[in-house]
Amino acid sequence: MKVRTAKLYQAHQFAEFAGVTVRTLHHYDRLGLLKPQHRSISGYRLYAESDLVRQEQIAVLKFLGLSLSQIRDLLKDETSLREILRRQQQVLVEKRSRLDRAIDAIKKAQKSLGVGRKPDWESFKQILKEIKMQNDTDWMKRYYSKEALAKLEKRKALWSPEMQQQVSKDWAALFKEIEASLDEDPAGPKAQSLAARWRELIHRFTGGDPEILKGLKAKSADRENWPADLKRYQIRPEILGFITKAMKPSGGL
Amino acid sequence: MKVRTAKLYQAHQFAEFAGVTVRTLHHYDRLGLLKPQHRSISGYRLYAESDLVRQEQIAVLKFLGLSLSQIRDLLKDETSLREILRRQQQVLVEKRSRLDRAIDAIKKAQKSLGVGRKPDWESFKQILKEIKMQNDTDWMKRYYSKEALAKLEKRKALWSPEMQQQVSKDWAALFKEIEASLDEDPAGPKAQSLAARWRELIHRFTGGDPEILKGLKAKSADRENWPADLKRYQIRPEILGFITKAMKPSGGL
DNA sequence: CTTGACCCTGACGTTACGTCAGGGCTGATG
DNA sequence: CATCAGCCCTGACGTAACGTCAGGGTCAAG
Repeated sequence: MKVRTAKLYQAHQFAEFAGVTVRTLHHYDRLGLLKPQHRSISGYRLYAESDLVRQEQIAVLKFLGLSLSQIRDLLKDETSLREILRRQQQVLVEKRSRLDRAIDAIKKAQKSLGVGRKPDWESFKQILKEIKMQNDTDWMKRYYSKEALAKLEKRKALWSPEMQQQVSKDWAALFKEIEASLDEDPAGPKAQSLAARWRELIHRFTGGDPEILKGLKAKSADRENWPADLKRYQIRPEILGFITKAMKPSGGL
Repeated sequence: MKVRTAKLYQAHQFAEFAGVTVRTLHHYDRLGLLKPQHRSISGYRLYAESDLVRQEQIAVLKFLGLSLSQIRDLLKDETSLREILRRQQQVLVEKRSRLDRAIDAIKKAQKSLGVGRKPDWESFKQILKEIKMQNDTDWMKRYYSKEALAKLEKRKALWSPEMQQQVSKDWAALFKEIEASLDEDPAGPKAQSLAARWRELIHRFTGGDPEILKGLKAKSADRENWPADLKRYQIRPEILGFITKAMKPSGGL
């Protein structure tokens, strides 16, 4: 008869075992992440051993840097664990390399501060620039081949600020027009003309080089994994979908 | 006559140069971190070159992981830069080592997942335990000597869960009593009795070992730099102040 | 005069809880 | 039995650094 009367713990006891605060338990409860097995008549949360197991799983995943919503989804369906781990590892590795660079930057800044007395912002800026550059390059390497990178460097030298400005204006204009044409037939003449302009702009970037184009495609396809500071350049999904359809025949972006 | 009419930029232009969004400029403006040199009659923000310099300084410090409020303070008084850099470096190094451990944990988890099919939470927990342990140990090393750590290990083995529970209860009770006696004379009999109990509890932890006591003192003194998950054990400053005074004669905590 | 492309402020959303505030339940004690 | 300590509850606001509307001006061009 004692079988059904497994031990139950009040919030603060459970919290102590679990190494969290009572408030955290409230939080998880509200999120539906960890609901206590029982409630007393007066509404007290009563936790069982099984809750402790769950709590420990949560703790593990939190340690790995997953968000509570990710954890919730994951615990609903554990089959995705493998995939999630892979992705999370990538995320963490990137975070770490950002930290590495920041630490590196501080070291250099300290050195440049060691001799002079006043902070030399100009040189700090320079340090940052280099380190960020390295950052960008590292990241670009994921998509562009070595030759493509070299070619890009050369082309970059040819781009004046005015041209850059012009290009970004052209893109903006194109986006706007596409946006206004979203309900048209992607195979129709309007869409085709837009697609042509799109290709033209792409061509201006690649210089018609197939290596660079390949890298650009790889990079675009992996849009969701772009670093935070480039997220601002995301293209709205509707637009992307439309232009993709419109360019189908010739094999899109 | 052209001297005073330096170029002014509207929000979006400035934002583009600076590599931030307009909203970010709003934000910085409100925080008083970067107020544009001018406003047009109609209230438009107008940024000057000097604002760009400032913005770049902000960007550098942000890259180093400083918070906006830290940045604000720092830019007010640059003399503290050196110190801040040192501290920030520590912070980053610790963050990195946490990341290292998490990455390590994922790798191990993946391995243990590689053979079996279902996630083996039990072994994950084990992995975490080890890695956290390593964490704690790393961190403790800052304060405790090698010998002290060894002795602590031995003493730990003697602590039953019941004793732990008892100890934490005793501390809680003591805190509460001190709290209620905060307005008494730290040299008076009540305070002295409290101080005696305090010493007794400390003694129960150190086992009277001076090595361990030394480490404990070092650790307590550095309270502000404790890792996040132990912050819950912070002692309220009033209590700390009171007991410190009360124990003056015999040399504090 | 009407657009289109800017601008402004204000307010809510995000993440994982911490920190009250206001009010109930429970066991021990006088 | 009243009281008090020590729990418990829900609800609401605060945190960091902006993103994202919403509602409403401004300005130059056509």
